[in-house]
Amino acid sequence: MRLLGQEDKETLAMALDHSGQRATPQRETVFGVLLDQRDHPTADEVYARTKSRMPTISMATVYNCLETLVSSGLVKQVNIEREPTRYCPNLAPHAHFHCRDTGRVYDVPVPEGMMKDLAKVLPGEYSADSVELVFRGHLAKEKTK
Amino acid sequence: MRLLGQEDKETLAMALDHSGQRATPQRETVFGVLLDQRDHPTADEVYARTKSRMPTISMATVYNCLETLVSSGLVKQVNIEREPTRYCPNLAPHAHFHCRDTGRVYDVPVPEGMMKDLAKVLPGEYSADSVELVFRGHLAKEKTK
DNA sequence: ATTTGACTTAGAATTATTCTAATTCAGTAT
DNA sequence: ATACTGAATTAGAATAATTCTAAGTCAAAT
Ligand SMILES: [Mn+2]
Ligand SMILES: [Mn+2]
Ligand SMILES: [Zn+2]
Ligand SMILES: [Zn+2]
Repeated sequence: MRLLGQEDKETLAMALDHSGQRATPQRETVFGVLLDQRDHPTADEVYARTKSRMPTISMATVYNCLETLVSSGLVKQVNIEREPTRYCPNLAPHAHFHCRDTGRVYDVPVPEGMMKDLAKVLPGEYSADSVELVFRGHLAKEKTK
Repeated sequence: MRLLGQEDKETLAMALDHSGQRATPQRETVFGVLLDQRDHPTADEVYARTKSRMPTISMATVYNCLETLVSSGLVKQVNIEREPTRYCPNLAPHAHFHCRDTGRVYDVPVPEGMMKDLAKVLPGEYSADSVELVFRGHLAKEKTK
């Protein structure tokens, strides 16, 4: 467990302020949880991890904080097939890989500009502001843990 | 409303048989509903449309039929952001466009082989058996109905 | 110090989907 | 033809992630 660094705290404060919201201990802790372990946790998992750092936090607050972070643009929601929503603090354009064996979700870096280029397949009348690319399959040798 | 053509019925029977399941009036009707109006309906919508052709069908059966069709490979599920699952009988590799204004989902044809090529961004240890590409944004002039 | 509105919280409500258990049905065996 | 068997259908209950509600807490601003 590592607390939010000064830099991350700045980023958070800026982004929250920019979207008219306040920095709070709960929001900082939840954000720290996401930055600390980038395995695309669900709200439940975020709750468990946050609770170990801030035992009084509630599930409702975790949902509220996650929503706040998403609306401020610092965190992205990742939805995979009806499963509980996962949360990803990786702001770089990237794809996701969903392992059918373990259910884990991995970030997949993509070449600079590729995500944007994908939108070129769209006919003229469509204008996309987000592009989502998800692979599903298996890992050769599963990362243990 | 148009009933299942002989050709579609064959396709259905083959695919069901291949996955060890039977062709039934309910399954044929649900499949027909999907083929008839390719707007990625939700289970609720499929239920309403099917009910008008077969008033005695139940919601449970619609879910069962949809699951059967998916498991037989004739229909794909399309999940967009926590919304109810949608169903798509378009078997060609294609992308989806989700309109933020109307919530409607459109098929987007992609160049031959492109979906497969996307998997080339994956590091060696990943092996993908499915690739999903979803755009989100707006349509210049919304298709009226 | 008071006020104000944002934030947090526990628990209730919602809702798409899945499950359960009881029929109905179609095909096969007798 | 009749009986048997497992698959398919059905109504309704159960589930579970998320959202909502309403009451309390808190911190900045007056
Ligand atoms: Mn795996
Ligand atoms: Mn639109
Ligand atoms: Zn990610
Ligand atoms: Zn489609």
